[in-house]
Amino acid sequence: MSTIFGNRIKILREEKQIPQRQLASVLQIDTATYCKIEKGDRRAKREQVNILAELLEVDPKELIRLWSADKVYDIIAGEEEATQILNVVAESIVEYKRKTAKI
Amino acid sequence: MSTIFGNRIKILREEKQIPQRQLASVLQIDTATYCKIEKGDRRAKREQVNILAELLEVDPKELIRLWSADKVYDIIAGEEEATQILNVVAESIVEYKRKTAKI
DNA sequence: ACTATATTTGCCAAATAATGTCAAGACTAA
DNA sequence: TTAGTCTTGACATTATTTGGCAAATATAGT
Repeated sequence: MSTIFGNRIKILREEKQIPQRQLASVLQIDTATYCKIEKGDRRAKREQVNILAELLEVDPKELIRLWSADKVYDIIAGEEEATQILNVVAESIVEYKRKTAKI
Repeated sequence: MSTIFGNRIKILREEKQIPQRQLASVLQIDTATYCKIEKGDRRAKREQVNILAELLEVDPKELIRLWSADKVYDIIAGEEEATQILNVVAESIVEYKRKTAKI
């Protein structure tokens, strides 16, 4: 699994010198589970991302962005045309915005 | 759910004037299930996409691209920063390619 | 309107994937 | 070594996804 998110929170946590145990406690999960989140073996739940952002004192948007990126990356990583897939999605988003903007 | 893929195969199917029943039969699924795939209520399995490409006589890469795009779209559609998320992923892909190219 | 065919929808069961815990092992630092 | 932290694997639990059946709703053709 992709570790864009895990790597980031690990760095933030180490900068603040907080043990995994402590973050896991606030998230109400086992340290093993927290460890796996950093390692990319388990995915944090969306709400957990917000809690982590608060604990690590960073913009929750940043972490949500990285957390989402992991999910997207895992989907397309195995495909030949990964970049083109992103283009299709980007176009769909533009299309969607164009339509809703008319309202 | 997103319907980028479903809309495309529906158009291709109608162009060829094939009933859902017939494609469903080859895919060995219920017509109801096939219907849901076109409507975006169910996701086709990867292998089914290849079979559909053959039946509809299009490049399987095209369909895989759209099918993957649906999955990605569903992940980021709800997020504010959808476009930025794609950028993070795109960078990761570039990064990955850069590393592997050195080998 | 009647019939036949095609498509769609809702609900349930089965299959699959994800999330979490426990227990044990590995790594550091004192 | 000891204490604390981190990591891993096997397993249980839970959530999500997928497929079928039956019924409802189009869509044509007569």
